Amino acid sequence: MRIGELAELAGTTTRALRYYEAQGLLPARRDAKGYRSYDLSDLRLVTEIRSLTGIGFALEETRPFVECLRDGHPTGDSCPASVAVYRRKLAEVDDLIDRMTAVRDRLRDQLALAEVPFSTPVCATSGGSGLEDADG
Amino acid sequence: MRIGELAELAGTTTRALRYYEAQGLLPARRDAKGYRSYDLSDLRLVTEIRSLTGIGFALEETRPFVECLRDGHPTGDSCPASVAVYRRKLAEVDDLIDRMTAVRDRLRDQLALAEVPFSTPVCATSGGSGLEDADG
DNA sequence: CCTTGCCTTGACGTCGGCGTCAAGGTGGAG
DNA sequence: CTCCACCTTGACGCCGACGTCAAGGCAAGG
Repeated sequence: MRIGELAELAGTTTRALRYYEAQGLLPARRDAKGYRSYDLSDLRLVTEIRSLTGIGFALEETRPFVECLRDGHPTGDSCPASVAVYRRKLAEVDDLIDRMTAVRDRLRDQLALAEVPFSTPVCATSGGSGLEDADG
Repeated sequence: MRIGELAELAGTTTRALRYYEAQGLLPARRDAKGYRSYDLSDLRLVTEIRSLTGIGFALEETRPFVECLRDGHPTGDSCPASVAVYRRKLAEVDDLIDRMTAVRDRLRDQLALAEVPFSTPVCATSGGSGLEDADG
């Protein structure tokens, strides 16, 4: 198949596919007319790339998975390098979740504090919550 | 004070402060020499900007907080527009946490599945764990 | 023959939040 | 007078993953 068809099957664009090729992730044969020529194994590569980038992997991080597939392994994560990326990524995501959770908690608190004055705009809750002079 | 001092007090750079000014977030007076001149209320603005961007707010999203402070309110979130941003941001963060959690769970599963073949490379665990032929 | 549609390469644009360099002004210390 | 540190404006660089436009080739259909 040609690049347009592959792009449509993979749910992406021809530009993205050429970009993957430029990054060395998706090598392409050429037909007599000089057009890029792909088969189903290439669709498989693109699917792997897309599903990984779709959950937050950088393109570079998909490389071990793609090379694993190109080496004939049944899945992209059948190789140690891929598993290593899994582990790094899992640690990153865990950390990110922790930080986002902390942010969420702070946002909830701040939101609760900031909403009160609008529901009771007249009565000040007596002077001194400990926030008036935070810096120095 | 001048821009270098403000930058140091706020823990940032002169370049960042000029950028904030260019975005209309941090207006600056000028002294006789044409130098930007700031006071403690400006430090307050920069502190507000930094604490918000530090937890993931885009610069544009800090605008209501900064304008709220400049309008003489005691805190950046004393205004309805700021509270509205809080709410939007909280929803975004909640959603982000959900998605990241889903990603984490998928990563854990995939990692568990991918690690097994390396821990038992020789003895197949009797034919049929459901992974040998996942696709087609 | 002309249009249409697919393909090619090349190259610049996008977004955010600055970093970094260039070229020059200003005032104080030695 | 020179050096130094601070300031000014202007403008290009960066990162990632492409979008978009330009200019052109190749084949099929009316």
